[in-house]
Amino acid sequence: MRSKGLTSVQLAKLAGVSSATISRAFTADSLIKPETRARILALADEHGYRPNAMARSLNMSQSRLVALVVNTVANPAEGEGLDQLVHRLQARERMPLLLCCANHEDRNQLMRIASAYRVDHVVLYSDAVSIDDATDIFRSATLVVASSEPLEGRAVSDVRLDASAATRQVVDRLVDIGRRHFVYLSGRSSSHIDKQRMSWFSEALEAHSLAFDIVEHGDYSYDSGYKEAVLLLRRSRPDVIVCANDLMAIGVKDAASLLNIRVPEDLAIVGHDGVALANWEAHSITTIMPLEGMVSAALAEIIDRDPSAPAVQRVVDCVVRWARSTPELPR
Amino acid sequence: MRSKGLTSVQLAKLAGVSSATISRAFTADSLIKPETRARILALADEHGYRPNAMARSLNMSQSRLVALVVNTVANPAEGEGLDQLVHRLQARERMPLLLCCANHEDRNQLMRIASAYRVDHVVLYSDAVSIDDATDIFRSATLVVASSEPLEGRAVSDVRLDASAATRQVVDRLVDIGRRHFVYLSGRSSSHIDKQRMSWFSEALEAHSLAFDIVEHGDYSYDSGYKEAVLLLRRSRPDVIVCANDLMAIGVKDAASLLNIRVPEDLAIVGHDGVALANWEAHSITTIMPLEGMVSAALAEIIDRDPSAPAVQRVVDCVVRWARSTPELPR
DNA sequence: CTAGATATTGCATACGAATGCAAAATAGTT
DNA sequence: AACTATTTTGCATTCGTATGCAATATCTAG
Repeated sequence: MRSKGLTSVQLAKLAGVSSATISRAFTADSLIKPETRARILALADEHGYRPNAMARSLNMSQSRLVALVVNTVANPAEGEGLDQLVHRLQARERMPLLLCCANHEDRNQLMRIASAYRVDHVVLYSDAVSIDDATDIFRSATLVVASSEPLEGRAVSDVRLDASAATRQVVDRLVDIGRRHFVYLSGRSSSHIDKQRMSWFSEALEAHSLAFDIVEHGDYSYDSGYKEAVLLLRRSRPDVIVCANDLMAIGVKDAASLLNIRVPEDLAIVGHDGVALANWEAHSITTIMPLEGMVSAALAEIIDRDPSAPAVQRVVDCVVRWARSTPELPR
Repeated sequence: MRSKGLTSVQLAKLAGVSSATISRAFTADSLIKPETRARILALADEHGYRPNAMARSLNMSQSRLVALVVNTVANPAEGEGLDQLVHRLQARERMPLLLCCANHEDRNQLMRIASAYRVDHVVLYSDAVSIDDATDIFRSATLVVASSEPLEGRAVSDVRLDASAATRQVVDRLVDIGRRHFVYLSGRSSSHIDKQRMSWFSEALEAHSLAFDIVEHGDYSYDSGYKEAVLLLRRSRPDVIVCANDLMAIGVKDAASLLNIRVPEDLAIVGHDGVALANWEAHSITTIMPLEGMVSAALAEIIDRDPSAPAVQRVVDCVVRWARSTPELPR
């Protein structure tokens, strides 16, 4: 029959009460007789009634919508993190609006459309969007930044990765076992997180009075890792390649295998992000990553806070997930 | 300063017109003097005004929201398809609401929350949710099904895969070159798509008076493919393993390599879905898949139709993406 | 310059739910 | 029973935009 959705007034009529009472039945800690509420909720359930979130949002200026701004969900690095976050939001009865920026010529236009829905929060999970643009467009929403663009005093809540210790740990071990020729393969050198990762590595190298031999540029894709590595390994022989993400690291490993370069004996490979597939048998890439779910936990927690509370900045430390793309410690 | 978002009335005051005129400036083909519209749009842009989508939706009973019901976005099989679809929706100024069901104990509850936002369309991209439940919960929305649950006369728009021809093509070639011992590795045997895939394969085998030697059960994950294959290959020697998805196929390939079974010489492996990583150098899995983007194109097209138009059913034929996990044709 | 046709605009109301305030119902007290 | 204290409910308004209808402005032609 597809009844086009009851309204509170119609349900009120059925229940023999006023629409105000219906509303109160659906509002926690409101002044309503428990039996009345029970009766209404039962009736609502029977008729499939749910308060119209549009009307409710309009009235309360609170939508319970969260805009998730990501590059793409096709990529496991974003997908895995996003999935965690979505689950956490859903558990709190928040609805995620998904904005995929990657193949969209005008990201700001996309954000403008989303802002019309008066989202309560915006999670910037992408380096491809500027914090200032987002702040400007989502004026009335609370911005939570999980990209790596420097905050520079902006009063914005944010979750930031710190991989300096983890990176040092990796470099120390590799230098210990005699590696000296490091290459860094960047994803998009304009990206903040990429810059950070590179600079953490150079700092770690500097502690040993070393530096990168070479820096190559990929585009975060498996194919680019593969291609760049083939070119590079045909003309030189680094003993470590550090990649801006795991996908490129996997590409590098496959290229090495094509060229009969042994991993990790001749070449150690290190990735970033800790995507599940980096840990698959066939890949087994050592990677630098936040502890499982830490970022999304922090984000969800921030979103749960009182929106009027001052912005908070969290730092999530990265850990190393050792795998077979780097040599074991000699005993 | 974070002006909390202008309203049409406030902007009207600034522009020296009534709020009705503001509204008309933002409505295509409405009766308004072009210069007035231009003036208002400029002013709106200057002040960052956008019509409140909540109010608009409430008034028009049309939200331009589309609920995307998926299992998870962590998995490339879903992520890649979803990404395509999201881009197509965004290009049409539709906003996707993301519902991830996988780790959510009560999927229906999730859908109920989403339905409160009066989404215009629901795309069921997941086998984990029943069509009837979804129809029941999203009463006033148009359901578009991309799962494989049988429609059985339900008046619902739907995009359905047909892999029978592609599957026959694969089986014919493998039988031609002498393969006789086929194993099917299912993901979740209760899933409709899994059943279909298996039955397409048995039909293709029957044409040669063959049948599956064995059916094993995984859970769609790389690890389950790996584990099941190790167990299986230690006790028997099939020459073809067909997997319900690519991830398990990759796991199977890695297991084979662990056990020194040559792929494709001793064992051919076939996957399903056509995820990008199945085509990576290290994996190179032959896979049965819809033509790139076909499913999301069909979905987007359906969503674009007049909602009062009768439901349509589309069939998307699958193709084979040959790779190195199956032998070349002998010349 | 004016009547009539047409192009623009404003007014008033509707969409569905939340909530302050007042009215009604109930409980508690003497 | 009468009256107060308290709980529960209803009334009326509000949120911001869209739109039918009426009012006004602009244009055309005579």
